[in-house]
Amino acid sequence: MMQESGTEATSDGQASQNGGTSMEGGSREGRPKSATPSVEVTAADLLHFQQHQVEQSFFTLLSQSQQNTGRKSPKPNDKQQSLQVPVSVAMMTPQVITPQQMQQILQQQVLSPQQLQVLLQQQQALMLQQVMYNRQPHHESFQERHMLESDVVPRYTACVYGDGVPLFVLLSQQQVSAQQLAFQQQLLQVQQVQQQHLLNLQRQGLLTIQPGQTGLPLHSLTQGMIPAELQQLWKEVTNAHVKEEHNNSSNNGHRGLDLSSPAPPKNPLLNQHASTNGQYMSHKRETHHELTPSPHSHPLYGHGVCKWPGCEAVFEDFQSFLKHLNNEHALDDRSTAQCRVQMQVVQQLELQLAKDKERLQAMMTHLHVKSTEPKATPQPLNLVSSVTLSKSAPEASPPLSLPQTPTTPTAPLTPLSQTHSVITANSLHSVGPMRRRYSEKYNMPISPDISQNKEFYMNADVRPPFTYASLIRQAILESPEKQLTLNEIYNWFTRMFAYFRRNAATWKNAVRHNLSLHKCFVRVENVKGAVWTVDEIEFQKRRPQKISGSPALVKNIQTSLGYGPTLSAAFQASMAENNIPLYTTASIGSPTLNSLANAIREEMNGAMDHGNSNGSDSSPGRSPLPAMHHISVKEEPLDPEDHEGPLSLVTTANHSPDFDHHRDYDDDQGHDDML
DNA sequence: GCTCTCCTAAACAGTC
DNA sequence: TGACTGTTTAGGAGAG
Repeated sequence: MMQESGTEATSDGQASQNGGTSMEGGSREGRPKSATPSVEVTAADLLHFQQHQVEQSFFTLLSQSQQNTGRKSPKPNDKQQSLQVPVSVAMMTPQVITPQQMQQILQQQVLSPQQLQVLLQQQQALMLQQVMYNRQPHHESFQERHMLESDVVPRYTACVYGDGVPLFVLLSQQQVSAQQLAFQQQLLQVQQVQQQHLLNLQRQGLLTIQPGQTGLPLHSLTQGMIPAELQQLWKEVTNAHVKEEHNNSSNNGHRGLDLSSPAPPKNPLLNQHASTNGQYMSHKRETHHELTPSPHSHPLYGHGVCKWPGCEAVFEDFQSFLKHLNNEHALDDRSTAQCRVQMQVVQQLELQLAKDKERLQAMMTHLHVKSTEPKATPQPLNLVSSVTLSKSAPEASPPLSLPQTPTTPTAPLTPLSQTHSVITANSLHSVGPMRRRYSEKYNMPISPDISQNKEFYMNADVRPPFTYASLIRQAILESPEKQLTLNEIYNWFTRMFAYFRRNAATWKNAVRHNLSLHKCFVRVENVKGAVWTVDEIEFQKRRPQKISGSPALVKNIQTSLGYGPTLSAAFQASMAENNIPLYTTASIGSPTLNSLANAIREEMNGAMDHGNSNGSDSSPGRSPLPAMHHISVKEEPLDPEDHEGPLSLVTTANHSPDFDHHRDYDDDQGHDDML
C-alpha cells in the first residue's frame, strides 16, 4: 500500500518540483499572458458555451429522469438525446454544479448511472476548462499584479487523473488565486461526491466501470490514495462545505480573495508532500483511535476533541461534547454526506487491506513456491522447490532454494535435483509413512528448514519431511538444557507440527521406538526421572553412507547447486553470514571456509582418508577425533544450527572407515560409554 | 534381487 | 488397573 501511495506521491511531487513536465503542464507554462485578446474572447466563449452545454445536458437529463421516475436504466437514446440539447446562448452562465446540487441529485437518484457518467464527465471537463480559463488573461490581471509584487515566476504542474483529464495547479501558493483554489476545492467536492455515488452504484451493481472505461477519476481518487490522503480529502470536503455555505450567502459563487495569509494547499492529491510531511500530519491519527465505548467515552470523542471528521471542536467535558454532537452533527444532509464519505474511507481502507493481503499472499506464494503450478496452500521453503525439479533435467534446474534463502545454510547443500522422490506436492499432504527425508539422506541440518517453515508446519497438516530421529534430535537440541523428557518431546512435536496433533498413538510409538532404537539418543537418569539427550557423533555417523562413494552424484549435486568444483563465494559468504562455525578444532577454531568446502567435498565424495585425517589432512585445523568424540550435547551447549553440519565433518572424518555400514540397530556398544 | 533405511504396528516389561 | 515409558521384534515399502 505504501509503495503504491508513495509512487503516486512521488510522481506528483516530481511533477510539482519540475514545474510541470507533462505535455499539458509544459504548454501551460507558456504563459497565457501572450495570448491575444481575440483568443481570450474565444476561450471564454468556448468555455461558456461548453458550460452551457453541460448545464443543458444536466437539466435535460434531470427533467427526463424526473419524468421517468423509477426507471433506473434509461434507454440508450436517452443519453443520446441528452447530448443533443439545443444551446441557448442567452442562458450561458459560467457555473458548474455545486456539491450541494450534485449531492441532491445523487441522493434523489434521479439520474441513471449512464447519465451520471455523462454528466460528471462533462462537469469535470468543464471544471478543467474553467481552471484553465481562469488563467486566461482576462482573469490574469490579479495574478499578474500579484506576480509582479512577489516577483515569482509562476509554475504550473499537471496532475493527470485516471481518465487522462489534467488538472493544472499553480504550485506556488503566493500565486494561486483564491478563485482557482475555490474551483479546485469545488472540483474535489464534486469528484468526491461523484466517486461516492459511483462507488455506491458499483456496489449495488447498478454501474459497471470497465478498466478501460475510466471516464471518471475514480481510481485516482480512491485506490491511489493513502488513508491519510483520504482523511485530508475528507477534511477538505467538509471544510469546503462549511466555507461554501458561508460564501454562498455573501457572494455569487466566487470565493473571497483573502490573500492576507497564504492559503495552505487545499488539495491533498496535488500536494502530497504537504499532506505527508507538513501541517496535515496531525490529522492522520484521527481515525486510529479505538472505539472503546465506556460511560464517559465516545468513539467520536477523544482527548477533549470532537472526532467527527473535520470537526475537532474542543470541549471541556463529555456533556458538552454530547450537546455539540447532537446539535452540530445531527441527522441532516451534511452529516449524511460526511458519513458517506467516512464510509468511503473505511471502504477504501478495507480495499487497501484486501489488496495488501492479496499482495502478501502473492509474495509468500512467490517466495515459497518457485513453481509454475498454482498452489492453494502455503508451501514450505526448501521443500516444495523440489516439486518443479525433475530428474530428467537436474542440471538445468537452478538451485531454486538458494537464491531465495541465502540465510539458509542448508539450502546450498540440499541436493534438490536428486530429491525428486523425497517430497512432492502430493507427498506434502500424504499421510503415509515417511520415506526418505532429504535432510536425513543428505545429512542436511533440519533446523533452518524448520525455523524457516515454522509457521507452515505449525499450521499445515503436512508431514514434515524429516525422519523421526531428526525431529527428536531437533527437539532435544532446541531445548535449553539440550535434554528433554519423552513427554517434552511429545509436546515439541505437537507444538511444532500440526501433523503430529493427530494419530498420537502412532507417532508417539514411533518416537519411543526411535529413541530406543538409535544409539544417538541417550537416556539419562536424573532426579526428575529420565531425560533424553543426543549424542551428536552417533547421530552423524548414521548418515553419509548413501551419498558417499558416488563422485558422479556429488558432482551432480554440486553442479545442480551451481557451485562447480568448488563452493562458490556466495555459499561461503552465506555460511559466514549465518555464523556457521567450522569446528575443525576442538579448542580454538579459526577455520577457513576453504577447509569447510574441502571437508564437504571430501565427505560427499566419501574419499576421506580417515587414516590421515588426524594429521596429514591437507585441511587446516582438522582436529583429531578424541578431541570431539565424547562431546556431549549437555556438556557443549552449542546452538544446534551452529554445529549441525560442521560437526558432521569432524565426526565423519574421524570415524572408522566402515562406518558406512554401521547401523543404529547394532547394539554391541553400550550407550552408557558415551556418557 | 539384495541391501539399507525408515516407518508402522505390536508385544512386552517396568514404573507411577 | 490403567496410563505411561522404554525396549524389542516383525514386516512393509522406497530407494540405491
